Amino acid sequence: MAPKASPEVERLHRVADQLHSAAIALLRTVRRDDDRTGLSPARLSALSVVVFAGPISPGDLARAEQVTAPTMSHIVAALEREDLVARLPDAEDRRAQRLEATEKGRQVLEEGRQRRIRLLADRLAALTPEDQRLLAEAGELLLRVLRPRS
Amino acid sequence: MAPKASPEVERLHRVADQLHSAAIALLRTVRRDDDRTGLSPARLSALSVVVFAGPISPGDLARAEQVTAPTMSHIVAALEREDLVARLPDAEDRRAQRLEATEKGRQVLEEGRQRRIRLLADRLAALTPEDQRLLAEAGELLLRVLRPRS
DNA sequence: TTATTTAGTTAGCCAAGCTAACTATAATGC
DNA sequence: GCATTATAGTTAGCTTGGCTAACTAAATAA
Repeated sequence: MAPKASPEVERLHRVADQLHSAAIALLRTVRRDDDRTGLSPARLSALSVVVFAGPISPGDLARAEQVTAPTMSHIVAALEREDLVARLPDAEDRRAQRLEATEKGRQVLEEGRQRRIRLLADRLAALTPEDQRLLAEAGELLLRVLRPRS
Repeated sequence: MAPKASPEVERLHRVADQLHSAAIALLRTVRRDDDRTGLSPARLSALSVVVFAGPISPGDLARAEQVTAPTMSHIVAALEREDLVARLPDAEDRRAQRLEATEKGRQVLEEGRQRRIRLLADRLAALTPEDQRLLAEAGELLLRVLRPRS
């Protein structure tokens, strides 16, 4: 049995637990119409990284998505086949590639993202302006503390 | 082209966008060691619903996980094979079943959950107590506004 | 009491995940 | 320079997760 944690640690864990549940609920809510993009969750997620973090190598993309290189290799092949991303040679390393979203890729992603945002915004509309401001602040804080090393 | 949205709607969409990104970043962070549960994401997620919302029927579980009944059927079969959930007959409907987590199922899930919570709490520890309180409040608000109809 | 609906499974397919093994290029060591 | 080792990416072959279609069995409605 682990030793009893300090009250501060316990409090922090309660906060973490609540945020964790909230994040799960949030993504469950927003992904409801994702199939209208015509893309599977894995492809949609990979495409969004290419759009927002690209140009990016297949290897870095695999690490970002927490999957192995072979898995990403066939997701990228599918995205390329559907003309959603393009492969460019790496100028300095002939083994490497750079992936960039095509115009179509950006468009498909953006439409899906807008649907998600709208679904979420509809729920947030039920809150008071102060509560909405509080959530805006919370989002900022979270991004700041999660982005760096993750 | 869609008509220009009102400033309030635009603000709400910005908040939604930020929360959406934060939720994605949060779950990317916490799931890093999930493989130590020995369960795939699909099974782990289904098990967590059984633990927290059980007893539950396979059909309701499929709806909660946003997958089809056949898909859930074989996830449940796997969870049962590994003695993580048990099937009980439904007293009032002999077609139906009720799924309950076993002691082992609860334990496996709880250990994984604790790992996730710790990963997140570690990040939150970098924030001031006021910011931590703000996040606690935000988590509460979000759960309140997302739980109902989703 | 027949017809329809509902709960769940089975079959058969493709995508998504893995490890192992491969090709090709880059970097290192001598 | 040349051999070794390391790195980027793919291919092969397997399991799991997702789907639709088709089925069985029980419940409900006509």
